[in-house]
Amino acid sequence: MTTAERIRRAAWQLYERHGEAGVSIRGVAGAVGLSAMAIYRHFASRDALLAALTAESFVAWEARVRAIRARTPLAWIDLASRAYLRFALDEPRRFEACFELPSRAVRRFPVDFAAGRSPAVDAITKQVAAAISRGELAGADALTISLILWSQAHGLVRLYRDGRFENTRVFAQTYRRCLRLVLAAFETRPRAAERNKR
Amino acid sequence: MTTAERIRRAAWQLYERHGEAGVSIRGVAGAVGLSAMAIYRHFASRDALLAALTAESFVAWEARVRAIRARTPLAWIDLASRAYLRFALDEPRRFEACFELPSRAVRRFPVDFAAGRSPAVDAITKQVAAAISRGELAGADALTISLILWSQAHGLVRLYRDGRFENTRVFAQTYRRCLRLVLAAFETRPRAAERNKR
DNA sequence: TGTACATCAGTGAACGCGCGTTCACTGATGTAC
DNA sequence: TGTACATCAGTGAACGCGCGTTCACTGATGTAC
Repeated sequence: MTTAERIRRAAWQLYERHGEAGVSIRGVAGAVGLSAMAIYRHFASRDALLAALTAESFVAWEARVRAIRARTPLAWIDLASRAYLRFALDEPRRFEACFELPSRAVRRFPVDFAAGRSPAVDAITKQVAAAISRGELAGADALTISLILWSQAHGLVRLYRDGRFENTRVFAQTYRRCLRLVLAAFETRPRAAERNKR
Repeated sequence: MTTAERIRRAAWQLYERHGEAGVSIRGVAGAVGLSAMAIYRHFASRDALLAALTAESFVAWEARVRAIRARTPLAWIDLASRAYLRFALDEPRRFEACFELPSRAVRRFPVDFAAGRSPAVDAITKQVAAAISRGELAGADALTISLILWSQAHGLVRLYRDGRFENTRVFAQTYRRCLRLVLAAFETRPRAAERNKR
């Protein structure tokens, strides 16, 4: 294991335990068993070190998305929304590093996403587009539906992380119910919940 | 103006300009023209001072909600979603103090909201319930629909604040379109966007 | 094979900074008898 | 009316802390001729 990698791991452990403020040059150096100055041999600055943690975390998130296997686009979308929930609950710090740390290389709506510059969002949009062309989703363009699903999921997770749900169980149930309802809103074959309306 | 009020105002100005980290006891004291220790005469700690700023900000948000006037529940809900957007864009620091600062007195889903302990959420839920009993909304209970609308709005604003939209104009348009679509999902008389499906 | 030089990981001390909070105090004002 | 006492806003120095980063350096290893 290279020194740079040992530094990244130690930094990540500090981040896991104490969040961004817990990652100090001195703290990381101490954990690795080096002097503070040795860190600068491998990372230009504290910010560069944090950026490395964010990059690592994106890899973890994208791996989860790549691992999704489903028979139909709609089933894939359902699994993706669960993957987001699982990521937020199983690896909250990874989630945070991906979606909450101020990052320099943020992809912007709509241009970057339309151009497919975000692997995860691009994968979702492609599946939504496939569902649309199969006649299973309708009511808006693929990018808009993706954004609605993503921001719905994101909003719920943020509320959860800010302590606005009684407990994790209630949150997970509510999350799944809400995402089902929102996805159902764009399905052409209405589900039970939708049929109740008429 | 009492000294406590002058302290709150100075603290708020620092917060506006530099965010939470910019509110230091020394900084506030300097701005008011007092010694650092004088602050402790009026606020028990830095946290207590920040809590006062959060409370102030909630008053601002709740005033916006109280000011909404509409003929029908659906129109009211539409205006409320715009009010949230306007609040986030016009007074981003107030928005942040309400919805992003770690707060001690957070209301939790579902118990606190069902019990009406959050004036703003309670107002929305009441309008949703009214629309349901008029037969204009359906598909889920009032609290769930409120939560979906709120978390949709919240998620979009967070993405915007994290720099994930090209610019404010694009964001505001997208926000309005998304909230319309989600609300339409629960409307019993489908709008144009919904009718496109069939 | 030997030598001169470059490279590179790592060190240790120090700079200059800002932080929240404690402690012991001053001095003006109000109040009870 | 005078006096003793309590209250209260505010002060100034200090404690003890941690931070990112600069500077000048050491000592081992690799490499070209």
